[in-house]
Amino acid sequence: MPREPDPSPAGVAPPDSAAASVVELAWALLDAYTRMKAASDRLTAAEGQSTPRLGVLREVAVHGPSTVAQIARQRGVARQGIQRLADELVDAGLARFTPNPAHQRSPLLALTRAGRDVTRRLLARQDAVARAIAPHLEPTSVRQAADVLRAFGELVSSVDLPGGMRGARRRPAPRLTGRVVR
Amino acid sequence: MPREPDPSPAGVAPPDSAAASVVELAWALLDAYTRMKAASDRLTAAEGQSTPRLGVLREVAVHGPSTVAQIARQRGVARQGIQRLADELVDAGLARFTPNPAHQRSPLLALTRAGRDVTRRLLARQDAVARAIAPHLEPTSVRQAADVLRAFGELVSSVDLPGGMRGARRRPAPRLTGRVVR
DNA sequence: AGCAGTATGACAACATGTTGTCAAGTTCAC
DNA sequence: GTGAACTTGACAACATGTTGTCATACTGCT
Repeated sequence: MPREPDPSPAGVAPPDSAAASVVELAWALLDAYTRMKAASDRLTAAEGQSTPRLGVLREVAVHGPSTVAQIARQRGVARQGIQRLADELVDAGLARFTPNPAHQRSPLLALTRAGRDVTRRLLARQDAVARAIAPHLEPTSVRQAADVLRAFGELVSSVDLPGGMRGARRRPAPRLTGRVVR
Repeated sequence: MPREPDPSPAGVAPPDSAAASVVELAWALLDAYTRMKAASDRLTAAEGQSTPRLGVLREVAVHGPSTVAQIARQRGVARQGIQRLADELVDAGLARFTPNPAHQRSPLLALTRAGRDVTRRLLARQDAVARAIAPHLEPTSVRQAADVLRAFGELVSSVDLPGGMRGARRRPAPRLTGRVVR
């Protein structure tokens, strides 16, 4: 949030401009996510739905009838949460479970007619927002930013600082072999 | 639907290519946020804390003793959630409420010695991650990406599509007057 | 001074994510 | 085939965010 490197609020270590820019990115990322989430909540609420529900609806609309576990894997979240959302969508008449020939215990979640309709309307609303925003951003910069975010995400996932700062054990620094992202 | 004529005078990109890059950014943003959140959860768990708790600890460490409402405003979240986190931090002995001369009902949350120590360790861990990541990213690109994220966040916040896509009422479309962000 | 409006904390209800556990279905090595 | 290992859904507990409501403290206008 403060774009200022802020000379170690708790007396950490000397400034590092490259690291500072990464921290700056992290704060910008958090803020942008929060705003995007809020906008998505507003958008979906206009159709009586929610952002997480739209995630499931869209997944099924795009990839076809899927099991709860498949959807969860695709989204990178725990399957228990998807199960709950799927049950709610079924209760709301937007989806139904259909027999899965490939797995007796794991039925396929498919959209009903109502589910397809609401999904189409929600995606249209999303598209409208993207079109409203797009003219104010340089497409090249946007694509570059997306590239940086992807690289940042992978780096952050691969860094796994040793848990034991309290133990004397000091591991050999995070090993990151990727190229520098420009 | 978008009042945007989207000038695509033969030769330029297809009508919604710019919008497509925005959608791409949105997905990259969601993914990067999810990964960063997971990394932060791991990092804070190593000190027996959590990402939301660190948010409060850092806020108080950086800005000094603050009321719950001040912290919530600063973070842009509901004060009820901060209240709960603050109570937990007090229970854990990391913070305490001190009388607020300016407001009888709204005490100041201040760090205890233990709170300062754990905050310092957590920020040091964050810094270590930033330093591990930084060499793999171009600082200029990172700063540009942060700029794009800030612009995206503000645009997304200011767009407020009319609730009634099916209602006859048609509002004058989102008014966005900002410059194009390069 | 007094009163209306706002800010704040407390409490409740809920949405959505997580982890953990368990039983039953599926897969794979042997 | 068979049995071990993995997958899956169901259920529970919890963390963290939200909104809503209420009583009280503070603020500002007249």
